Amino acid sequence: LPTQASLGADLSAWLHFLRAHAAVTRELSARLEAEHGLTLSDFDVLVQLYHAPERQLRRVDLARSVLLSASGITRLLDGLERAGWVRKGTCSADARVSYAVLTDAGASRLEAARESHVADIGELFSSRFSHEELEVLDELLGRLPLADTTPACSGDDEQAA
Amino acid sequence: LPTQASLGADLSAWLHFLRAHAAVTRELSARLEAEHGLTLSDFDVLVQLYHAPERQLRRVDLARSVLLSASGITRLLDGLERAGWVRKGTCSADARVSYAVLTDAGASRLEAARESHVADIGELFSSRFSHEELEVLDELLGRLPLADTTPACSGDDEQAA
DNA sequence: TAAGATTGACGCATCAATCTTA
DNA sequence: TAAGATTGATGCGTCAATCTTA
Repeated sequence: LPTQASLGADLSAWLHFLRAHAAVTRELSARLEAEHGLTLSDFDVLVQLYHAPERQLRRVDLARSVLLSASGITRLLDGLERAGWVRKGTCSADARVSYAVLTDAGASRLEAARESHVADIGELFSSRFSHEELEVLDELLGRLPLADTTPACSGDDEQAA
Repeated sequence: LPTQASLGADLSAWLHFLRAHAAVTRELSARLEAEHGLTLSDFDVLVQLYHAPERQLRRVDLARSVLLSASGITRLLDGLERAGWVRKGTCSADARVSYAVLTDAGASRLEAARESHVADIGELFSSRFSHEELEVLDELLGRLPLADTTPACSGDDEQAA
């Protein structure tokens, strides 16, 4: 790396950010894939569904939440549906919207993957910081553009697809 | 997003990190692509070369520096070479190694792109933090696994490809 | 007209395998 | 044997276009 001084503070911090993401993400992704057959995005989606009311979310909202495009979420959910972790649900009040519903198998899958993945996150990410530093980091990162959770359709009903 | 409290501090900070990267990266990448026809990785590589001695680096070292695989750096440089921003160079002391050499056109290109890109980084990233906070962030992120710059081949010579 | 979802074509990066040179 | 570089096959995510329903 060139001397960070010559790059300016903005660029230096940004490049650190990019490299840190690439490095941590690569290793974390490799482990999660090898041990549980899940992508980082898969895991992220499963977490969102797990904590959602009735363990379901509109596909649109899910896409916004994990910052994927509409087509991206379709393709990701295709995989999770084929695996049986997620199934489709419909909204009785608006036939356009489709839900992603976490199945029991999916919930088990997440629970199984969670422990080791969180441990990996601890090892590769959190352990580099003290508890206070982690809070600071969390707060600082939280200022960057995040997804806005939009409320779901009011007449929430579900059917198997 | 589910209440962050239910996720635990480690996972919360990590997910913030992932989202922040996705959001900032997407917008930054779109602008850089539209205005200068460069990928974020392209820009990163050009910056490394620009600050390297003689504006050249071994392809291996470049790959480590920007955290790309060997094949990744080959493909990225293919594009930059086709565009004329980079050319190949050889090492007289070891015929296995190949250099990536920044051309004058490439240097101009970087200089042209740099101003607006750094401005974009400022707008989308740095401006969310005070000067002190940015330094803290830089330091914290710098603790995560980074690339290790390895010294280059001693008998450094260069030929046009 | 617009919102949600899907599909086709494409780009970027990876791994595994191969080739050349040390 | 190993290091550096490249190529083929593949995975994930995007945009643009399309379809259905509001």
